[in-house]
Amino acid sequence: MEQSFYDQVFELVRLIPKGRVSSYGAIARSLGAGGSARMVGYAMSNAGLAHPKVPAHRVVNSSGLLTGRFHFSDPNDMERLLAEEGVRVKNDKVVDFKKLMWDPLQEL
DNA sequence: GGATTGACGTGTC
DNA sequence: AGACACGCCAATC
Repeated sequence: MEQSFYDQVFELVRLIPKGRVSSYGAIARSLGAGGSARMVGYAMSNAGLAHPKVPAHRVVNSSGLLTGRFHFSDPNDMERLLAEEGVRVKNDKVVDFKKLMWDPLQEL
């Protein structure tokens, strides 16, 4: 079975190290999707239904804003999980996002 | 199979 | 600096 774009996104998101965050666009580019950043977020909708839990809370938009927190079981979970991993969230934004930005193309 | 959608990104006003 | 608009691209209806 050919894995859909979603599956590729799931795997890549799962590779995000703890205490680190990534952006939809970066993930999309890592998959060679380029401008399909929206698909990444779209895939995340299934992330909650994915078998192994996908750390979707580590994925934010290019601004480091927790855009998808409302899609979680509980919106507070997202920033809470991030805080647990050492990621400071201020006003729904990841602090020092640029420093915590984990780009597979760069890190790998 | 065309139309709609969507957890984005970048540019412009 | 904040708000608005358009573009991308794949999955779903």
